[in-house]
Amino acid sequence: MLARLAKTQIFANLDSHSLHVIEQNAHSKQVDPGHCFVRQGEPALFFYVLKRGHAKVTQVTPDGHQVLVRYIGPGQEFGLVAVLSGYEYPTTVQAVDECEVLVWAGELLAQLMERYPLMGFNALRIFAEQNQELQRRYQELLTERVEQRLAQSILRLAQQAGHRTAEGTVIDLPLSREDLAEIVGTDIFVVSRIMSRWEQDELVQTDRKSVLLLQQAALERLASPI
Amino acid sequence: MLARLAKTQIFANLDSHSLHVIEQNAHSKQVDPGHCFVRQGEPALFFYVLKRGHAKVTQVTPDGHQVLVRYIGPGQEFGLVAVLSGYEYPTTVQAVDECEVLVWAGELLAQLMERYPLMGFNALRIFAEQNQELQRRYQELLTERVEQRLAQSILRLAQQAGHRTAEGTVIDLPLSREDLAEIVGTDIFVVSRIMSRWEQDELVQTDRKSVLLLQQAALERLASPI
DNA sequence: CGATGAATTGACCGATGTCAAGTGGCGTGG
DNA sequence: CCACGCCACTTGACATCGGTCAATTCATCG
Repeated sequence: MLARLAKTQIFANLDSHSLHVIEQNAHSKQVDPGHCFVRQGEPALFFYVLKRGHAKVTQVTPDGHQVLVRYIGPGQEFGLVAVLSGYEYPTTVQAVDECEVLVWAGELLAQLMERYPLMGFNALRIFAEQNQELQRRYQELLTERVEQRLAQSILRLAQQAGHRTAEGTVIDLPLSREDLAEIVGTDIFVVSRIMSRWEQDELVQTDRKSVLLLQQAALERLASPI
Repeated sequence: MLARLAKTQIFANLDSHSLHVIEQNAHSKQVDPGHCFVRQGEPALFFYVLKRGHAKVTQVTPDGHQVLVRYIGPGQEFGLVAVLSGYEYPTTVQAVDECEVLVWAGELLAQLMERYPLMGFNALRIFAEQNQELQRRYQELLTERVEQRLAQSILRLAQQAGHRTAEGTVIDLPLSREDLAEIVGTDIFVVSRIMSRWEQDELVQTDRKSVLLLQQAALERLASPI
């Protein structure tokens, strides 16, 4: 149990005594697919670490467009920024799997961070990484075409939530055309056309529950803008 | 002198004794327009705080596109992420004005942060803000048209580097069409067309050294996607 | 076996990227 | 002080991508 906590980003490198204290202050919670952990605009009262399953982070723009920001996997936290500095959650986080989370009250988290400065360092590292990741994607968005971005997004998902099989890498997430469209910033029709072509060319294979990358190398070629 | 340091984001809320120690460890440097403080890809050895002037942060993508990430003004830092966690600077930072910076060696910064935990907190806040800002722009990019993004970018620049005059807000930065194109992710032709139209409609007025917003309200209407 | 929602496909059009030609302003050197 | 050349910018024509809508097919679940 503690071993698992030690593998999370935010509690990395803490000694087992500290982890014990931290864990005693947490609540564990099981959540069904489709259920929302936090909703955009609600007051940020809790901080979460995902123990099991996957969640998707979405945001609705002022004009009603939905954007899929990222997927969260085991060991990753969410709600940190909001709890530390904001009043409201900036995003909605929804379970896509059967999930299990650890939950801390926001005030408690501030106390823990004061008590264990290492957590502050970890938080810094998390933010720094997220910043770089976001920056990279921002740049992609500025300079690349939909097809390239789609290839890159799928490869990224494969890297963070895929597992290798004999035929290729499988992404065990229910990625609808709509989801993909919200990731790359287009509509379902454009995504559908591109995916159809890729399926025809036997680069990928999709069903309602997963995506199978048959020719990862070819996708990488599409993703890289050379 | 110390008062100025106290107004920077990273050294905010530190007591004057700490600021004194911190300042004694810094070097001050004058830099001419066009000169680069740091270059993308070089080892991240120094951390900077801009005392006077403005600098632009750019990044070159693997395929050679240049992206203008943001402008930096007095009191803002740069190089923090790179020095703390990275090996190389991820961006190039170039003076657009006559600039003055304070410089610290990277290792020194780590020591200072250990000694003054408040700096860690400040860094967290800076990253959190940058994250939210980047996220907001990422979302814009995903869902909005070039004209909207251009309006928003100009309004943002006005907010962070503009000053009010009788005729309207003036942005005292040499914003070429190329710069604007790199900010919104398009080419100079599209920018040129839009700006020409805006000048014709007397929304803005530009020359080589500045941009004048004549009808900010109209720009805000263009920027908001309703 | 129908009903429902997701996905596909085609047609169309507007936004934007691309290229070529021309204009204007600014600095430099004669 | 003028002429030239350079560079940023403008403008037009055109090609292409991608967004929008309508019609249809497909898959899944009662």
